[in-house]
Amino acid sequence: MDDKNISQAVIARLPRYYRYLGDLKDNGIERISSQDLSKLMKVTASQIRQDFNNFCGFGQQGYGYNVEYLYNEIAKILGLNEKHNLVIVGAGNLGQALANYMNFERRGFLIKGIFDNNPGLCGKDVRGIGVQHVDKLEEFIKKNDVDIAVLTIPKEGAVKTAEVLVKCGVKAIWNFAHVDLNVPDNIVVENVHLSDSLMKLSYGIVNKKQ
Amino acid sequence: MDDKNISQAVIARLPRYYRYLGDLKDNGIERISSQDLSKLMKVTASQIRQDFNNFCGFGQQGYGYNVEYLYNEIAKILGLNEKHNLVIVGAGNLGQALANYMNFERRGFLIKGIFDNNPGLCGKDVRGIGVQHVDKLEEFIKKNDVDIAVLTIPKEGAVKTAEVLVKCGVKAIWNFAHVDLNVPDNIVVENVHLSDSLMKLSYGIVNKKQ
DNA sequence: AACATATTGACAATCATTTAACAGAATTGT
DNA sequence: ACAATTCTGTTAAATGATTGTCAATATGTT
Repeated sequence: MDDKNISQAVIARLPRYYRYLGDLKDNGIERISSQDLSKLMKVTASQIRQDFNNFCGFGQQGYGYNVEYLYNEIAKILGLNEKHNLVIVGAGNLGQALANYMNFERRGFLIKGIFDNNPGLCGKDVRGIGVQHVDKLEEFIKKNDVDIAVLTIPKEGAVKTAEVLVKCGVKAIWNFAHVDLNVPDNIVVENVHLSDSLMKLSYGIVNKKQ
Repeated sequence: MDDKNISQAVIARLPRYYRYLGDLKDNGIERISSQDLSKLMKVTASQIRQDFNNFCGFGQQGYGYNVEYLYNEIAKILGLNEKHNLVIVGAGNLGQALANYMNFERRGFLIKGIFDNNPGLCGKDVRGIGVQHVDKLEEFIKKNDVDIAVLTIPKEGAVKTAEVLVKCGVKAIWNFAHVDLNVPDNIVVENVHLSDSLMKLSYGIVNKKQ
């Protein structure tokens, strides 16, 4: 992997490319040009070519890009060819909703355990997985080779819990708590701040061009 | 409102400022300089000043920014001083989780109705709100002055449903379906593509600096 | 009241991203 | 087999975002 420093803007666009290429593949399309893809996705063809070239040229002059090949290459770049074990920390509504959402499993994100600090929830079954008490988190993570923790607890305990997770050895935290975590540089944090998103939407309504 | 064109990058940062200012306010802090805020939030002081200046100068030389005033001004910019009525379309796990999450209501986002096309779910009670069949969506939206629809249905029906919602007169769609909606320019769409987020996280793990 | 200090707003400089342009390679059609 | 066409990869230009600097202005101190 020539792992220079690819800009975050490019990385953030890859999942969308991946989605469109998957659709094309499912429709039996074998090849596509940057121009046609640009029309489909409503971005410039130049950006598409520029983006893919960060990963040393998947296309061919006069032909375009092979859909299936490109699809698979992007999967590799995104690490979707590897399996990831994950635990959900926080078995509230959101935690349970994520656990019940099957599609992540199909992409290789395997839910190994669900944890909560509320004894009332422990033992409850969520899609065949029993909710355990957070006391057992550390042992479980080590034993089950977990690399991703999904943090779906209220913001009050999130920073502390994140620190525990890091100590247990997780490599990445998918953070749904509405707070900035404080973890070492080598830990990957991906934030999903739903209320931020809703506020942006609200801004859009109020400041509509019309 | 001098409503020039403020960059999306700035808007995207406002909710985070708002969160930090709220915390400061709750801790009884009355004023803060861009420098102190920069240390707290780990962004440059220059960016903070630049950002706030898009909205014509909330600060004062030699003093800094008044926390409460700034907090309230950002709320206004984000439209949080206005109430928004919303409906949730899709009463699956995610739809129910969002309905159960009280905090949005505190910010003025009032859940007026929940809809699903599955007759089996209709009548089910979610936090005091009965799930209705989508047939009743149009009438309900008009009668209840709904301006935001939360779209939590599988991607297959999402594009069609979004078109219906637009016809019914919603101003904005908070889209959790994993597909790009096709709506007129004056309709605000805020996407929350959870699998995209998870893929970015996966990229981070695989291409870790370490 | 005068001086030292703090701190913004504005502008300039740097850095990053996006778009445009085009040479050159592969494909297609005749 | 040759010419016309289609496209990419690459380089250059344009645009946009972030950071650094500093004069101007307020506050705080003596």
